Amino acid sequence: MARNGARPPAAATQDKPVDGTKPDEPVRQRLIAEATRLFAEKGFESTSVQEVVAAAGVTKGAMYHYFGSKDDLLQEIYARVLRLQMERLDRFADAPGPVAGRVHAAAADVIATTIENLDDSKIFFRSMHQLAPETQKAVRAERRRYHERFRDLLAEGQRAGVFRDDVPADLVVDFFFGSVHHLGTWYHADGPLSGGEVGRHFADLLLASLRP
Amino acid sequence: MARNGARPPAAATQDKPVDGTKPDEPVRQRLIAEATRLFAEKGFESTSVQEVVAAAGVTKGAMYHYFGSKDDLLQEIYARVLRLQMERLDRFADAPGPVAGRVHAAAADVIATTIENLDDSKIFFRSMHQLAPETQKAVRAERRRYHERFRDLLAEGQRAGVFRDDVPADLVVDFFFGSVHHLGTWYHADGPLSGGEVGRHFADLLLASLRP
Amino acid sequence: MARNGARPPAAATQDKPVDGTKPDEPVRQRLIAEATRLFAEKGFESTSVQEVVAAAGVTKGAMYHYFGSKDDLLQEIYARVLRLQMERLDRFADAPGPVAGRVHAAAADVIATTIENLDDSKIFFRSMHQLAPETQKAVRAERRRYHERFRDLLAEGQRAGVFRDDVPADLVVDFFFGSVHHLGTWYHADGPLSGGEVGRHFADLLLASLRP
Amino acid sequence: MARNGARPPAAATQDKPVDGTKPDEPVRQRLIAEATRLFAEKGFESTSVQEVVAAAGVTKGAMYHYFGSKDDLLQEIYARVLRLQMERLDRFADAPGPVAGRVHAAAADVIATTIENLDDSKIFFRSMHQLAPETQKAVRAERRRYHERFRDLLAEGQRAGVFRDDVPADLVVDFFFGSVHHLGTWYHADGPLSGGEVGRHFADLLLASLRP
DNA sequence: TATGAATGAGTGTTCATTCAT
DNA sequence: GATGAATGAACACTCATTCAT
Repeated sequence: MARNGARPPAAATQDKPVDGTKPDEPVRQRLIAEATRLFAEKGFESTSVQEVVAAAGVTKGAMYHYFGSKDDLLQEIYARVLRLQMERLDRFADAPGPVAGRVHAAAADVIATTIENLDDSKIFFRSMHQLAPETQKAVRAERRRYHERFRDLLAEGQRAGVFRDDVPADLVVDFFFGSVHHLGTWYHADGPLSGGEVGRHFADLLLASLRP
Repeated sequence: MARNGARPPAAATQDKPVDGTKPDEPVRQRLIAEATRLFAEKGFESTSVQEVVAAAGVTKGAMYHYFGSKDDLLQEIYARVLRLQMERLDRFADAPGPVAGRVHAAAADVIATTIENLDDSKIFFRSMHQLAPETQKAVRAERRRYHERFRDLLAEGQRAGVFRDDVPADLVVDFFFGSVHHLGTWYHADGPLSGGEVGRHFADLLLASLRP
Repeated sequence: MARNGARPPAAATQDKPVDGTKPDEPVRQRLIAEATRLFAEKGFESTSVQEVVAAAGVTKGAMYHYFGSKDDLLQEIYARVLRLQMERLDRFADAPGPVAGRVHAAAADVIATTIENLDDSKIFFRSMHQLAPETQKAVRAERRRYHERFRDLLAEGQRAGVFRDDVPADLVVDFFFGSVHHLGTWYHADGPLSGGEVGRHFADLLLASLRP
Repeated sequence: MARNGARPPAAATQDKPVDGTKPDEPVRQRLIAEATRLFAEKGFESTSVQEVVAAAGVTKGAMYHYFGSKDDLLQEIYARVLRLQMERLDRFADAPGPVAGRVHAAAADVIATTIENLDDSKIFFRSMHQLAPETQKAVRAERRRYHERFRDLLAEGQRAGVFRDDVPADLVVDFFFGSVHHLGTWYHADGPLSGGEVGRHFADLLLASLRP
């Protein structure tokens, strides 16, 4: 419990702990958190640095002390998302048991995780084109590795004969991850379904679509 | 005298161009076409009015003669997309024949059509938040009507027993249209598959996922 | 009617003629004039665009309508100076008569002309390093052509035996033009000597230093 | 001796560096040296405090410990130059022997010395206007004293009849020191002439120009 | 119908400087 | 002596939009 802090594990001034609006959380953290919220809400281009720093309760100078630029802030958000998702996929893909079960678990998990971090997801595809070309290339490369990891899992199932193989595994990945990225467009926390429920349904649909 | 036009020296001095659909509005058309291309390429916010008018070979004043604002230009793009897609869905849904076939045809068509107008699709979700709140509401309402039309088709299949009914039809729509909107992220015309082929594959997957 | 252009020195709207502070001189002209004055007074880097446009009585937008950047403004000042000086040197160097007389006339003239445009001169050497590398190279190249023109004139005198030749002509140019560039540092219009007088004295000193 | 460079992190942890002149102030020295180099290269205004301290291998706090402000740093550079030049002029002017010889020696020396400290010279005239008004006044006053010292030497020669007196001695100083200040613009160490050679040539030209 | 000069509010970014430690 | 986080004012520049012509 008491989940907080991220980069500097050595906690900072734990004196005013369970306050309403995270009072003296490290500045860097606060900046990323508020930027994520605002970028998701209004888009990267329509959010000014001024709005971000005002929301984080600091001045512009402080932001430029921690981040090289507004783009840098976006980049950090991307880096976090990519790392997190890759870690989770690895865990599910490498688990023991039959391939169908692992695909189902991984699929349901990516849905649930995306819903838990829906702001990140909204930003991801909407703002990719704002990244510097190099960064964009790096993000795409990392994304491709993720895609390939998932595809290999599907291909394993095809070779094992438990999945149909008349549709290329790559195309199935594009088919399924459309649903993942689309979540930010329609899912609302106050809707009838929890993230886990959506995950299970979508994983069921995926598995059903792959029956030979 | 009669200075006008700039880039395309051809049609510029013609008073009544005898070409395609709208005879005396080539400027308006060109503006929408170039705006669509640029908004898809660089994003709405990162594309300046100056770039749009330069690409269309006119001046700013001309743009403000035809459109009330830059937002207006975006709005027109949305209106065209919405109209087109609704028309096509209506046609397929109202066709005769068993429901499974109609769903397959409609699904394959929306994929192929989206690929044919990939720039529109890229703009659609990426720039929705730039529309004025009222416009945004209108677009969402129209989008919902489209969604409901498709959902009703699925529900018809569920009632007929040809589709599984343990997954809400609404959720299936969100599942499938994720794949549609995601096309802009990965599809390239010079890839191995044509729009029609992707459409058929995706429609197959959808139908398979719905088997009871 | 009364089209009142911009660039052309052909005066604009001569209706309010001999007023105090040049009332409605073309905006572009006014910007260059005020920029020259301010850059000479406080330096290029220490003069803000805001100060320039305020002095010219326009807004920033207007400045950026006429000039691509603050650097561009500086560049235009350089271009004007270079053009003017080269023209005058050409005229004196190509005149008929003995070489000593032509050198004396050209030397006296460059002094007098520099004093007449002392602000340009102050800016020239003080702010050269602020120009974009390419522009800087172009300015230096043009400056070198000027230098060489003058050197050739001196070399002509050396070959004719009227100037000493134990000092390289190039070095004499560097020697003499130091005095020219230094004018901005010490000359004041309200001092005891006119520009013409300084010119004659300096030309005398140059000629005397060259006696064989 | 024991030139103690700048960059190397080595000397950083030494508490009592046992090197050259000022034993316990290597940081201060390094700051002045790097500031001189950078101000000459890119101009005072275009050089940030951050760049200076990075080049000197210290942090901003350290700089503000030794100098009151960035302007202070510039001021110190001026003070050093002024002191050095005045000392040398005094030495040459007060030497025994005929006045023409002393003028020649002083002139040749100021050229050579300036070339040896070309960065100082570049800064001198280019950045004078950045000094605080009071400091600027003080620098000008000191400069004037230098000027007058040199002028008196020339006047002594005029009274002795060895120099022409139809050109005011003050004006001759302005004439000659133009060449001195201009050195920073054209002289390069890898050119054909050494500082001493340029000094001799320029002193020759000066003396020749003064022949009655 | 169309131009293009001009606006004015806003943008991201820089930077000399301060201060608690 | 020295650090480095943080400030706050200034900076060059952009851009959608207007309007007289």
